[in-house]
Amino acid sequence: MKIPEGFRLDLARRVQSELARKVVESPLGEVDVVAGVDVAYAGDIAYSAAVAYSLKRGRVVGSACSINKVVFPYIPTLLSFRELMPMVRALRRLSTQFDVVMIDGQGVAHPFRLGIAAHLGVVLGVSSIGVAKSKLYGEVVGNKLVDPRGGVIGAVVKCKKQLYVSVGNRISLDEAVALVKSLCTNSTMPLPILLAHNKANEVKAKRGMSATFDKWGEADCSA
DNA sequence: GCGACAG
DNA sequence: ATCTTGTCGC
Ligand SMILES: [Mg+2]
Repeated sequence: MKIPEGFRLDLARRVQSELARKVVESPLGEVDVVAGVDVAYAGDIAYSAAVAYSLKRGRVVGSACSINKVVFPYIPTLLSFRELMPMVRALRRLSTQFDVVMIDGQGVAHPFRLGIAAHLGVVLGVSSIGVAKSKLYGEVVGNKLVDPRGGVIGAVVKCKKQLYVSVGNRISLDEAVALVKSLCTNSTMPLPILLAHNKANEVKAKRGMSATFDKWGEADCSA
């Protein structure tokens, strides 16, 4: 996958900077349903899945998926241009409502303060948390991620392995960290993301490389 | 120019 | 992320 012709990095940065101003970092309050989203790939096809997990009921209460054409390569700091649409489409197919969504990637711990979790949160107007397996930006100071330009932009959380947690949108860092810790599993990622990760791979395995895409590059995941 | 570099 | 089988350990 090559960078689309006409792509302007300066415009992309402008969009990121503008949307970053819309990020809200404040307490969310009580949380019941936590959604998780992730994407798997096979060639230039992206298989995304969203899973909703209820903390009160202690079980999965919903799930959905979407199949999309990949339209952008993986480039650090520009992950949204590759995975955001597949994630949004999987989430919109979730009939279940959720209080917050955990995403495999950075929240505001991004050079332009708009990692994919923050981007999705602002675009959909929902609460979101960024949970990454490795660091993209920031300096680790104790168990915090600090922006060289000033301010705390995330936290280092120890589940099975080290995780970098950052606010996506409409939640506090403390709440985000507490939520991730409460959902840590025997695997690297917290339960909602792990379930979404597995479902995305199941969809890829079951569907293989066959799909009919509409003019927006999406194919049926249910049929 | 060099080092860093989510998935 | 993906490419890839068996093998070691609980
Ligand atoms: Mg992922």
